[in-house]
Amino acid sequence: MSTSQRLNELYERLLEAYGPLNWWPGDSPFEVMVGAVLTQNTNWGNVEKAIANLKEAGALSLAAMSRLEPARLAGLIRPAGYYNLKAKRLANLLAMINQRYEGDLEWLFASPLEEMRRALMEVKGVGPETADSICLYAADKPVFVIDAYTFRILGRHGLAEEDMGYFELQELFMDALPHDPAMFNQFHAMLVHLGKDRCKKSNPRCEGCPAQDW
DNA sequence: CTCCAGTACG
DNA sequence: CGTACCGGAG
Repeated sequence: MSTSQRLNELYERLLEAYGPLNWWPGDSPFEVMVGAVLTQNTNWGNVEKAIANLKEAGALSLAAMSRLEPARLAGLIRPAGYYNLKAKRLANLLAMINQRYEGDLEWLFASPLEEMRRALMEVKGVGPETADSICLYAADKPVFVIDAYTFRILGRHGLAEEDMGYFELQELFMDALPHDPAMFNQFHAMLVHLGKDRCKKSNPRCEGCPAQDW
């Protein structure tokens, strides 16, 4: 079976097992974008606490967050860990949008995928996964997000080599699947769910896994 | 490869 | 207690 066929089969299996997941949690595109930075190497539960703090402080908008003192922002996002680093990364991101897009999120999100992606990647602290997460989940653009779960799951099933990079793995998916944001969203969401639920780093639960014998 | 750094869970 | 967490930069 070809790689493309295998990926499509995995999608069908996961959809059968999990159904529609309706990702990414967030009340607004701005909140989704902020969440993408805060969740870098961090448990989502901790990110939710940080976002709750930002909401309470009325800081969950581009204009409001841009006006915060760095130390104040860091204090609010403390529960997400790496708070000094992430406060700086958020500030870098907001500065880019304020400068290049005149503080207009709609403008950034309405620009073509490749342009938006490049603009995000130029921000210090925004790498490929964070940029793609923002493009897909905040701006609804057709790009497949690769993460540690995807590497682990595909590695364990012989579809990803040890030395494979982010873009190589992304190509695998983008070449095999229709470029549909809703489908990419659902697929990645299910991979994350599978990674948490079954394909854990240690003690994976393979019995009864939707991807068993895949 | 190391640092960043708080939280939850076994 | 150790491990892991929807990574990225130096």
